[in-house]
Amino acid sequence: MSSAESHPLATSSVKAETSNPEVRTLAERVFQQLQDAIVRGELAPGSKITEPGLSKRYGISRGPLREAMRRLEAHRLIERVPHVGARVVKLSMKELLELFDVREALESMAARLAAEHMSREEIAGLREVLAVHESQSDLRSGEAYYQREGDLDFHYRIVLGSHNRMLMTMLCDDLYYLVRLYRTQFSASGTRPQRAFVEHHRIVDAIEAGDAELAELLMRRHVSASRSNVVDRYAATLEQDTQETH
Amino acid sequence: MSSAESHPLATSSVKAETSNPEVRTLAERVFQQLQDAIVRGELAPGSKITEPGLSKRYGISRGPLREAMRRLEAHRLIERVPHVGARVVKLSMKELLELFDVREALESMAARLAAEHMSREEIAGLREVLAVHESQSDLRSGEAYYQREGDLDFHYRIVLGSHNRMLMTMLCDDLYYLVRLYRTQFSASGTRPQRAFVEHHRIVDAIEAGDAELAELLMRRHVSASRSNVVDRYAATLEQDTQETH
DNA sequence: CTCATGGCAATTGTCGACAATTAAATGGTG
DNA sequence: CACCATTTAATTGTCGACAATTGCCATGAG
Repeated sequence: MSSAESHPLATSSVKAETSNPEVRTLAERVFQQLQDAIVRGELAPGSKITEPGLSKRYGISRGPLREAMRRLEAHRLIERVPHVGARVVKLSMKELLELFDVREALESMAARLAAEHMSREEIAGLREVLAVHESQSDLRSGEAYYQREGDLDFHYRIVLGSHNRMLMTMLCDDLYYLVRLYRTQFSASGTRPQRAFVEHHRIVDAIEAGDAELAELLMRRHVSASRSNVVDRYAATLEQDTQETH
Repeated sequence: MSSAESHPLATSSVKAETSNPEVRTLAERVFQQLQDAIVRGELAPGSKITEPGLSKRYGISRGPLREAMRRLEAHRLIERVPHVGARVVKLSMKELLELFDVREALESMAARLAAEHMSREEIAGLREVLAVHESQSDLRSGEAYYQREGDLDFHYRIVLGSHNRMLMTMLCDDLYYLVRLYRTQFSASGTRPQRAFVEHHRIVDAIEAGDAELAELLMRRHVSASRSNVVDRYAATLEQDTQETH
């Protein structure tokens, strides 16, 4: 379950996987479909989802559907109340900041372990991701979508480089979907790209040098800076709102 | 879901909750029962569990049972293979060390946040736990069970003190059950108690002083030392085994 | 007009039965 | 005797129906 090579996000290949024959069970398929629909924003955050509705929409019975929903609940993508119903999670600012704190803790650890365990090939692949990342940024500095997916791909590979399966599951299978959900929910277009590029490069340098402590520190700062950026933008939004109400 | 006040471990009250009327749904009940059975070792690690078997044993149909199993899978307490079956998770040494790395990352963050956010009452409660912890240690320094539960209770309260719900869920709802499972699986009797006591006190001191950085550092060392201790004991076990085979 | 109460519709929880897949048992063959 | 194919039993996956609980809405009393 949730093995390293089954991650659908690898190398920015994010698709629906609607009828992948490799996925054998109905519950598994509908789980992935729902996960994708939520992350893409097709199912609005906070909206209520009913079992008969989804059952009809996806053409399956409620049995496998409920299992899929239980998995979504465990991944924190929906919230359920017994005998009442389920609704798509809606990240508040508080929860978003909590998410950043957890990311800071886990990803800095991942960077440390990556510096200790990553192979030459993995590091080469990481540099390649950075190169693609930059070229895309040159071409379409305004288009944030690919950029952001590329950013997540970078973080993704470092987590894989930690060679810690538990870390991989927590970050790649759980948190990164929440991160993507946040990006659609807050329509957070990619910002501070140049600075992020530089930080990414520094982190790879540290990993390549095998400097675990430095890699950890840099990743910690990188995530922390990203968090600060979100806070600033949010504060600016609030200020703008108060001006509009005048 | 999984709110802070619903945690069954609070203040060392670890019981079965077999027929708690507050838990309304069958799936919920059997989930908790199974979780408890696995953590206590009643369901042996690595043993296969079949749906008809459990269905008969707990007197429920396979519907809710499967949902409970899906939740157990998400909590990493069982491993499932489609069309094949499920078995209780069996922690290898590698996975145990992975668990420690994740704990180090998350709990050090928790300590940092606890130093920033814990209230006076929470800190007082924390000191109380330490006092109980020590008195028990005086009385029965050999009996490791209560001691260990007390240790987990200490860590538990610090996580709650972080006031970060995501952290709480990850640590208290997921990882700590794995920690308890490991303790039964490896029959890890409490070790290095004195040193742990001192470390616990230092951490509380840092939290009370509001020194977030120090609290984080101390917690990180504390978990790291615990990890090293496990590694040493494991190495000793291996050495002993090789001697026995001569 | 407001609020309480009772019934009603819809949704969730649970169950037993059937279909599909897997792993083991059995028997045949080189 | 070993090896492979086929059958067979058991388990998992899926479905539709029934029971239980919830929230809504209408009706009526104050």
